[in-house]
Amino acid sequence: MSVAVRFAPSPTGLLHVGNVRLALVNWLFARKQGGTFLLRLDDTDEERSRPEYAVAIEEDLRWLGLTWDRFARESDRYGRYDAVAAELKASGRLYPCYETAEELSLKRASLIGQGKPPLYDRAALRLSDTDRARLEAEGRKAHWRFKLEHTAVEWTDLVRGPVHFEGAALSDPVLIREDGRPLYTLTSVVDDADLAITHVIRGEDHVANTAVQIQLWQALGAAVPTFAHLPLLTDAGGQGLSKRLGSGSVKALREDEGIEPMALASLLAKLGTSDAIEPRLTLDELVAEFDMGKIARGTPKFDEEELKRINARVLHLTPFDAVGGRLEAMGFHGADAAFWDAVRPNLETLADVGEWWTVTHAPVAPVIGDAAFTTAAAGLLPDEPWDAATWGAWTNAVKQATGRKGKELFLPLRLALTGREHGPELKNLLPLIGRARAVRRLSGETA
RNA sequence: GUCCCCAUCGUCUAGAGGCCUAGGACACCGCCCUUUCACGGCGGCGACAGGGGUUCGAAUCCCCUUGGGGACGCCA
Repeated sequence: MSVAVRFAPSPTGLLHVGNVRLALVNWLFARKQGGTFLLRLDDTDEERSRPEYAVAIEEDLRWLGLTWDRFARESDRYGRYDAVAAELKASGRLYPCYETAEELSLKRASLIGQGKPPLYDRAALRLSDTDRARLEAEGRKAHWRFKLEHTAVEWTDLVRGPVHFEGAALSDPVLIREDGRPLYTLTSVVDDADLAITHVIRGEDHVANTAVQIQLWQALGAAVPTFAHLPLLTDAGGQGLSKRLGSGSVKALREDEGIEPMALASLLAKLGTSDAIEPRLTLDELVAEFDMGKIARGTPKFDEEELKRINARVLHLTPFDAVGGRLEAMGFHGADAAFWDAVRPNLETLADVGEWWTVTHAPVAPVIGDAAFTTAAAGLLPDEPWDAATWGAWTNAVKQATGRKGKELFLPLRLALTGREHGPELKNLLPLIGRARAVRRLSGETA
């Protein structure tokens, strides 16, 4: 049986790094195993699901390069869930309940107050036919719960090892709402079964769900998949990531922070594993290095500063061929390998290219400390053509003529030539600036 | 409140009873390279949460404490 995994976000918000890490791990696992990756939109929460979030999720995944082999949308499959619910009712595993949300919440509060776990008491199971008829006559609509078997549920988790749950410690889950719509516990299992998902890789917030859902798979007569529950990420302060809104979104990292897709993928593929967190330029490398067994059980911290550092290193390693098209699209017409190789060691984000493009291709106001010195230096500039050796020859001549050396020699030249204290190596930048601009800047002109 | 998981350098982790005076990566610090900065190379600093056991011997096994994360929804 070939491996099939799925990433099943609900389009109720933007993807954050925790979500996308699960998407990545599923994708890497599928590629490593030669299996398929399904993108499934779990959009049965009609109140909170939004089409624009579905679009945003697809954009985020494409940006990362996590292409999907199959696609499904739960809201297309209501008929199928109804049919399964009917089967479950017929077999007696689904039973009608009439408590209101308020009543249930009171029951829960009361149980917790008594120091007991807030399990559903199955009161509805004791309703007689006349009780139900009376409730229906009052206008009450039933919601339906799945009757769990009070036996042990066990599975071998790819991350957590052997897991054991007592059925009696779990609440019978509501599968069908009062308005007739199916809930996650049902839809997810039906889809995983129908779409032949072999490995369910999700966050550890789902471990208890897995225990009840295994009984559902069994009740449906479907093959129970293999599970892997990954620890959830926390932020740098140790707080759960899912509680954060906005700033942690992948969209914000991409659009506002200038994060490269491979920087994010490199960090998320390695964080919480025994591998060193190092930049990788292709997903193929991450696939080759991927191993579920390397994922540790502790909750790792996601630090945006660390992401930024990796982002810089990814840029430093990126060859011109991989960015030429993007530079062109960003408006840096004519940016070539010489330019890219000169500036990339100084980039933190790709947008930083703009600063050095200005230095080499647009007017810059020079910073002149000692005009006599820079004017003298200008007079020693050799004729073009210039290459990487020009800088050395020229500064040597300036050194001979003025007696200056070290910082005294180089900093004034950098300030005059670029208008700033720091920047890429001048031996690479000088030929890009060109003689005409260099002469004028050394003379104090904005050029 | 109940249940589950986790606990090693600042961070991510290796470690499955003697191989550990605890290894690696990132960060940090220093040196080198570049006759500035950054990039790069080399080196250094730096941890077994606490307390009880078990054992000839414990980071490794057991118990307790403490700390952290998660679950307990007519959300997913």
